[in-house]
Amino acid sequence: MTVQPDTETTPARGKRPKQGEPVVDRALSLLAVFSDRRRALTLSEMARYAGMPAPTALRLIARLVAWGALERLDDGRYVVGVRLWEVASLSPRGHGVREIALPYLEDLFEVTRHHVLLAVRDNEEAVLIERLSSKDATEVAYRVGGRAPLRSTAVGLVLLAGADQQFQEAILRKPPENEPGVPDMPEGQVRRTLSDVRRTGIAMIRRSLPSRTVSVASPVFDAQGSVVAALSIVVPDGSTPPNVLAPAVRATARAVSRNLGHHAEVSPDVRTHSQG
Amino acid sequence: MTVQPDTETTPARGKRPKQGEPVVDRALSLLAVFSDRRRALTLSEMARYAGMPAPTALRLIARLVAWGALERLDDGRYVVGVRLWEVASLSPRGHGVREIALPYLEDLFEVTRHHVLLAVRDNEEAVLIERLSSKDATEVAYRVGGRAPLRSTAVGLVLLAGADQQFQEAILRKPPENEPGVPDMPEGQVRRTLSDVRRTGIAMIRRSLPSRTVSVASPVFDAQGSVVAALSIVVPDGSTPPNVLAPAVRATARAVSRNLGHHAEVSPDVRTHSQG
DNA sequence: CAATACTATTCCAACCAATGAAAGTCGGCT
DNA sequence: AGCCGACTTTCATTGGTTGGAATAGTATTG
Repeated sequence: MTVQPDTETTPARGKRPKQGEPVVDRALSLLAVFSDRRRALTLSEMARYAGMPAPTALRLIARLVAWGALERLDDGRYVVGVRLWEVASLSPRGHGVREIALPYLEDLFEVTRHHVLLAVRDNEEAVLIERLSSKDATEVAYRVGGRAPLRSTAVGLVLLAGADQQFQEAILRKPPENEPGVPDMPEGQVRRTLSDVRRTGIAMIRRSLPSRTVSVASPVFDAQGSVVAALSIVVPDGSTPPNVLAPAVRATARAVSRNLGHHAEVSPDVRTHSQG
Repeated sequence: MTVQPDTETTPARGKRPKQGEPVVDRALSLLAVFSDRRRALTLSEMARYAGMPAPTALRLIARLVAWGALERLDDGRYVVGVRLWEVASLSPRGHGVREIALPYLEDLFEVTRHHVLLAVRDNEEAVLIERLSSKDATEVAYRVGGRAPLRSTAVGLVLLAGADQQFQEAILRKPPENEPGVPDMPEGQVRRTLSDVRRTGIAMIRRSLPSRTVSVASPVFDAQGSVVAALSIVVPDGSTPPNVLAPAVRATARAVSRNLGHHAEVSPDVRTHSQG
């Protein structure tokens, strides 16, 4: 044997090749490995996806489980825990708006019996906060907790139109992402559309791909007059005409806004008259 | 001057009195400071409630904000972020059951126009996963994301009745907590009630305090036959008689169970016959 | 307007919690 | 029995973490 027996002492313990990421970030990255498709994961899967050695993952996961951010199933796999959900339910832009909006969404849903959506903007995407759907009714669209592009969805356009100018420009500068099923608009048309949305309080999008549908969305304002959410209805193309839906959607959105403390002006583009 | 000038060197930097809590735990404790009443907090508030020095809190909060677990408002305060809500929406026992149950809850709500609740058990309490309420209708009860006691609520009794024997005993051994507005039952009566709940699939509770209401709850089973949630309806006392509500609640709960892959047996307490 | 009180942020040297290779354990499969 | 994969425990090393102190910013008060 060419192996050196050396001594009884452990050869090379604690020899970290090198690292350098805050522990908190690592812990959070362990939460981030979960997704719509990955709702229950084993230790080794989590370690692999999060890019860290199993022992490290185990140690961090143990803390997360102890707190309730994760739960362990009988088969040893981990899932997101109720405790995390509980804290998350305090998110003003998550459950916050939802809580206030829900009764109004229900009314709209009950009358129309079509998908009713509520979304907020997170960075460059829309996040679906709520979706009411009759169990029998129409096709699927987006999942609650899921994300949707800003430029090619009705809620996205409403949120984009309500964002600050600087952000809008940044988005518009980016090349379109060619969302399948939605005709992508050239930049100029997007600008005109956003302007229309601001003026009319309504965005409309036709998509063909998951199925032929029409979405009509309207902005929800907070007390400061900022657009905090977008409310929309999704109907099969050809069922109810959009111009019939628009007033209902707009009225519902305004009702929610009012409950958020927003005092609607006569119309945003009429204010300039008062300057004369 | 009795003060020792000593040298120019910094006197006593980095002199930690001592500590010893995992960083992850500290970060999580910063999430835990949020509550129904505290949805937006300043740095110093968070540091105070979490019991740590401001610089430490700031450093950890910075990581949480970077990831999206927290968001910073214009006024400098922090709130729970949408990203956290997004991950939490993957919680099987949180949004998971909710997603499946919602259409059925809506049906029940639409027919009755009374509060419809969905709850799961987390440790020794019930956590409210969903609540449908008409905006005009009745008084408030519990908040979505909030907690309710097991022994003195209808959903709680259902969840307790469906828990494993060992856990039930542990709860029963504890002295009752004297929930105001609910007549507290002696241990024997609780046992009988739990037995009844298992047999009939219905729990019923009258409370007087937030207002005079009757709650009727029924268990939701998963594919393995475990009770994973409780579904209930809350009506003003004296409106609809409970025995009229029970079938509707039970039917809704069974519909949800079926969608979770549960194959209902004829009746749990009849199975013994097949042994003959 | 200075003084006071508070919160937020930056700095940094000491140090302890975090680290991960290695080894041990468990369970399944051949 | 032997192999393989996932999970868990151990432990010497060390770099990320720590919090007092200093600084900057903000609101309140005399």
